[in-house]
Amino acid sequence: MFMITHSDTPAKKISAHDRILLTAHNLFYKYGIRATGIDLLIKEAGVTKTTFYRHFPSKDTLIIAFLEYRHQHWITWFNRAVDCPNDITKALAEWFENDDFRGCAFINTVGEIGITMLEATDISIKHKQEMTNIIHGVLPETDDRLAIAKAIALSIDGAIVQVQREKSPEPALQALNKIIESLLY
Amino acid sequence: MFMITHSDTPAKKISAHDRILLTAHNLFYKYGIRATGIDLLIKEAGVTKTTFYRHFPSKDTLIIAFLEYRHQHWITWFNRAVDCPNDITKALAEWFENDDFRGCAFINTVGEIGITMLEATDISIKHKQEMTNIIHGVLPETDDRLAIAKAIALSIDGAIVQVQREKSPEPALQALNKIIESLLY
DNA sequence: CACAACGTAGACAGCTCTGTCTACTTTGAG
DNA sequence: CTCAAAGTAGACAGAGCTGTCTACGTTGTG
Repeated sequence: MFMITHSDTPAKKISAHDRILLTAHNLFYKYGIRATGIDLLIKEAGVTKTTFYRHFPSKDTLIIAFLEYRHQHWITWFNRAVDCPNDITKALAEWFENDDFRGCAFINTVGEIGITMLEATDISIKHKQEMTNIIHGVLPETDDRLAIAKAIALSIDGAIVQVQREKSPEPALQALNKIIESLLY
Repeated sequence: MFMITHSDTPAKKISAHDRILLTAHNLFYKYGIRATGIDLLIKEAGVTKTTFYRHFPSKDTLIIAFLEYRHQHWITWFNRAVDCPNDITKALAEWFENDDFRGCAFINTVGEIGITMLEATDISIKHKQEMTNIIHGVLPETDDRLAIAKAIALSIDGAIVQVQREKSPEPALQALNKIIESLLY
């Protein structure tokens, strides 16, 4: 299950730092980075500007923290969800059907600010590399195992952006399944 | 060859309308839509604000015009470049190697403003549909011809975003080739 | 020639953006 | 208890954003 539920009645236990990070995650992921202003962000997180800038000296710092957090969260989930090749589309189907699904945070971020914030691109490359590693780990041990893992990873990116456009996950999942089966058998 | 060369010494023949549109295309595609302000745009296009708003009553109008223009331009190029399945990666290789390559304008736009500007998503869906049609038209007439076309289209999206991240086109092209060959043979 | 369309030039309004600053309060650990 | 860290509250600066407005000049076509 793929949820980040900083509920709107935030448990007091959550520190200001974490409330900022979770709120940033939700807003950046949903609306984009440039579209999310600091004023809205702190209002939603329930902190003041002083507190915000104490924890994150600039918006860029927060963007990096957002990406690192998302990376860790997503990879942990994917790693747990995938144990064999068949799990790949199953796991993705679960993700795609989530109401909050808005594509891949890394693809979106590279598209939005990749040219002005090179570090964002670096994190995205790392993220996809780790995703590829996980896929590689569950493939049968053939000669072209690595090439197949890379091809599947590439197709997953394609499926993600297609579902993001068209909302309905089924066509993309069918196409992805066809590709994976063609590659494996 | 995939170039849009509104040169910096714009031939006087080009109308203000077209200079605005070409400049918008270059800036939107390179830096993103929200990152591109009207003041910079009109300066680069060499027109005044009055002229700009006479031709495009709002920035949103210009965004739509940009997407329609890009769509027409890209599809025309792709249609001419692709005559058989082998042409697909050849054509894409040519595009990816272009210095101005910054991914797919439609993927980027959906990621950036898809949730706030539904018309942008509509145009993007139409764009990918037409790309899929072209692919479909050059495939051998098998039973699963349409499914293969859709799978290739999905993989192309994956290749585009990968090259956008990693700059070097070769790995994505290799993966794409492997997928296409697995699907066809 | 007349007139509409197209163009230049630039001030301005109203808003939002990131980031800084002052002044005061709460809280937790040594 | 003490003191530093973390918090509240909100004004403010300086910039950029989209879009409007007035006033005037050019040009091509019926």
